[in-house]
Amino acid sequence: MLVNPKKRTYELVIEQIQTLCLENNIPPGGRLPSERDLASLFGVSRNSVREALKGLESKGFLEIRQGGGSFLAETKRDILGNELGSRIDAAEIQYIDDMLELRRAFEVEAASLAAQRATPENLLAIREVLGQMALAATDPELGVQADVDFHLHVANATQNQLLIDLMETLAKRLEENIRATRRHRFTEAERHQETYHEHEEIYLAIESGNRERASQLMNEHISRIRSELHRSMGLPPK
Amino acid sequence: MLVNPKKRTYELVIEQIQTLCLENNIPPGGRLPSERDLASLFGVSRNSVREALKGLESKGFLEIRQGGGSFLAETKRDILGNELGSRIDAAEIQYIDDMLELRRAFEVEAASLAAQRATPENLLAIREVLGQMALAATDPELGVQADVDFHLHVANATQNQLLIDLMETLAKRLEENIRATRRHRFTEAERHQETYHEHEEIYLAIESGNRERASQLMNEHISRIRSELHRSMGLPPK
DNA sequence: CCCTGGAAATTGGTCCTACCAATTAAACCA
DNA sequence: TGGTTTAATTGGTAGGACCAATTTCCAGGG
Repeated sequence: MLVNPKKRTYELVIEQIQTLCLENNIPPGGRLPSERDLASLFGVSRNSVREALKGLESKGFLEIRQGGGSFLAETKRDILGNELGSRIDAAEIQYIDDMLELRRAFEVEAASLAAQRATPENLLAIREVLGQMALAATDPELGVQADVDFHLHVANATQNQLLIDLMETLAKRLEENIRATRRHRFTEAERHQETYHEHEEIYLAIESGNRERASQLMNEHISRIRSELHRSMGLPPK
Repeated sequence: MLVNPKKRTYELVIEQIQTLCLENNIPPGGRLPSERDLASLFGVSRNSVREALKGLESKGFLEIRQGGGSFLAETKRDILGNELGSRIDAAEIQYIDDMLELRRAFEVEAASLAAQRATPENLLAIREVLGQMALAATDPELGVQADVDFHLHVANATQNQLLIDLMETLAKRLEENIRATRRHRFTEAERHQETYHEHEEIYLAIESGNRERASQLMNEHISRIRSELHRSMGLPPK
């Protein structure tokens, strides 16, 4: 079994709480079991449960009231990381589109900031990912991972801890989004080369410290993904 | 424990840790006393110390290594140059600054999308908030709430559920951020009028469906807050 | 003298139990 | 029936114990 021995208990508890919320279909504003119940349920100490709840609270996923209990945030149930979003039906297109808008919002700014502040280590990390991306022409899943890593490393290069944290929080959704859009992009083979080139251009802009070009290229990158998605779905471009 | 019953213990511990870092002049990357020492030093349980350290870690102020200890974060960028600012104060400013960058990222895009899609209901809600903002000249806290609500309603007007959820998730941090920046902005009275005018202009751009002007005004709004923050802190504008 | 390997001390991670404080639900009386 | 009091529930804090990772230090060998 492939386990990460470095994972802390409270991190495992966070995942179990997320699963619990989904399986029991706890609505926004709904109350979670008490800390003592969660502890005995998961077979961990109340300490670890409290650390997990504290972490979830700090991310705005739930609210803890002394004497009252822990309550899911009003609109946040969906963002608690559900895995079942891999299926793509017509209803999910809107979701993919929303995610692309969200990505445009902070990835464009991230590219700009990265061009300002990327360290040699940041640039090296991005270059390595580009290498993996080039090698991933035959392996779609490898390409998705490299794509995700590229955008995560760009976020890292901003040196903005909040933005980095947010990006990691959204990493699963980002991966999901990239996988979904790639399914539509890569019907033809040469799309691979184009996509690689887009990422390479963004990297070069960041490396040269040209923040305006970096943000513009990222903006066009997102726009291109979006228009291709719409075209392949027979939707009007927005 | 005999203390202020309003604040949680771990919050008090956070302040005491900050004070400790100042008095002992702990450098970036420097190590803090062990959890046990801090607990006995402050007269609290190790639990509370751990909660405090955990909170500081989540904000990026320090790093916790099992078996190693707790280490102050390395300053990622040159905020130094001002000897009056303490290390922790610098970290707080960094946090405020990071939040402003994050806000620029998706509030600018949100303003643009809002200009495209705002419904009459959305516009009405924003107008009402503007009214509250105008009345809040004498009540700082009321002004903060109205300011927060303004930006939340702009996000609502995007019709992008992911963006709306994200904004609500970040609402607490947004409120903290606005409160912190207003502390520096509103040393003079006429700042109130200017701030109101900025928000009003953004609203008018959204109402008229001018997405470019809306995003540009929002961008300038954030830039102005940021430059004023830096000026009041004696930092170089970026 | 260095350095290398491993034992011992240090330190964060987790668990347990107990009690305090705030909230909620139930019981009670008018 | 309605409001108040009481009890049960739940989160907050304390303190002790042990585990796991890291660091420190020292003896032994080069």
